[in-house]
Amino acid sequence: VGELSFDPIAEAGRHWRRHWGRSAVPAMMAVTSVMRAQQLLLARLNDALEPHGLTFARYEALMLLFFSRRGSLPLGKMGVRLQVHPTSVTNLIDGLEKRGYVTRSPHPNDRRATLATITDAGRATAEQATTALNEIRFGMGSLKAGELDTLTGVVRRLRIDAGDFPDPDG
Amino acid sequence: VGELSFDPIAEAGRHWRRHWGRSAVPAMMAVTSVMRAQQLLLARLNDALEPHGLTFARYEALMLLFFSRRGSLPLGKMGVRLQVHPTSVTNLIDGLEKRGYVTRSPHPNDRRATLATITDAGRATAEQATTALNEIRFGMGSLKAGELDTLTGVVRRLRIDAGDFPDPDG
DNA sequence: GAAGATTGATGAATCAATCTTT
DNA sequence: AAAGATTGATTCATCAATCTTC
Repeated sequence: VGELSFDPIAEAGRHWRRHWGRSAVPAMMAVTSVMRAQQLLLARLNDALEPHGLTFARYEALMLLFFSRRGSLPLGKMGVRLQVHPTSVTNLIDGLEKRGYVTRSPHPNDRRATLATITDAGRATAEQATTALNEIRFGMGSLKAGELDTLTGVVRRLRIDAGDFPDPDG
Repeated sequence: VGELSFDPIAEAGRHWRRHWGRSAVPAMMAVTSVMRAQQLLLARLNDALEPHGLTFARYEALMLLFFSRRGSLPLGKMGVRLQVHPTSVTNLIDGLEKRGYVTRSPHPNDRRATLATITDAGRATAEQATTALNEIRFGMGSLKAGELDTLTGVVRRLRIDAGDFPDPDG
């Protein structure tokens, strides 16, 4: 992937305005920005996590168990929390189990369900990986806390709007 | 993917603060927000584009040709503009070509290079797909123009910071 | 019948290796 | 040797279908 000598998003905005007027421009630029930001951030996070045998998706699943009360959760519950499909949970847990960060066990009360439990090695890796992410400021570069909160706030509006979770002020 | 009864990002923020103090919390929440926003937006955009035989990635490639001066670009140049790897450009153009939106032709001056050219059908689809995206406000829901610009602005800082393009205020 | 999880198949994205042209 | 593009292999995510248990 080569170097760019101008802002491609601003450039696209100019083209857009010329062809379709100004009304759609802010939304189009915002979407493109989010897509590009995600691409940049994911690459940085995965680079930092790779030495620990993790991808960002696996890291999120591991942290969910790390913070859970008993260190274990049913796979279905993890899917809802992470907002991914059941198949993805199976794959994520497969990856974590293969590396010894998690074990599978049958659910004591519901024999349909499977429980994922974080191991000691998983806890140690979770701590180390978090340190690694902190060292790169989660990929957010030189952005100040205020800017980060702004970002989180705007996206929160978007998520409520999508029915991601009920509006607490609603 | 089921329903959630609280904000999982805010919840994660509380756990984080308890274990690692407050310094990392804003960055962690911002990253998670961007990831979730991208997931939501991409799903909406792809739903709207699917009737037109497009994914968002293919849409971006098609619009790049749509706005290009001659309606054609070398594949390498497209990769730099879209910030994707050469293999991805090959795959994207394969998809667009299969649907008759683009044709391949040899570069007149450089026999190593391939030129992608948008067809009339491609131009018509580009217009229709853009109308479809406008109708859903590019997936940005009820966000106001000011909020969209805020989002674009913060991400712009992040992108400059990543060396995505040179800082114009340098 | 519905919930929970897994398997096998498909689509998208990157990587390494290859081939041609410069 | 380096640039431009493609092929084949790997990874990841989702989808449809299946199997067990509720």
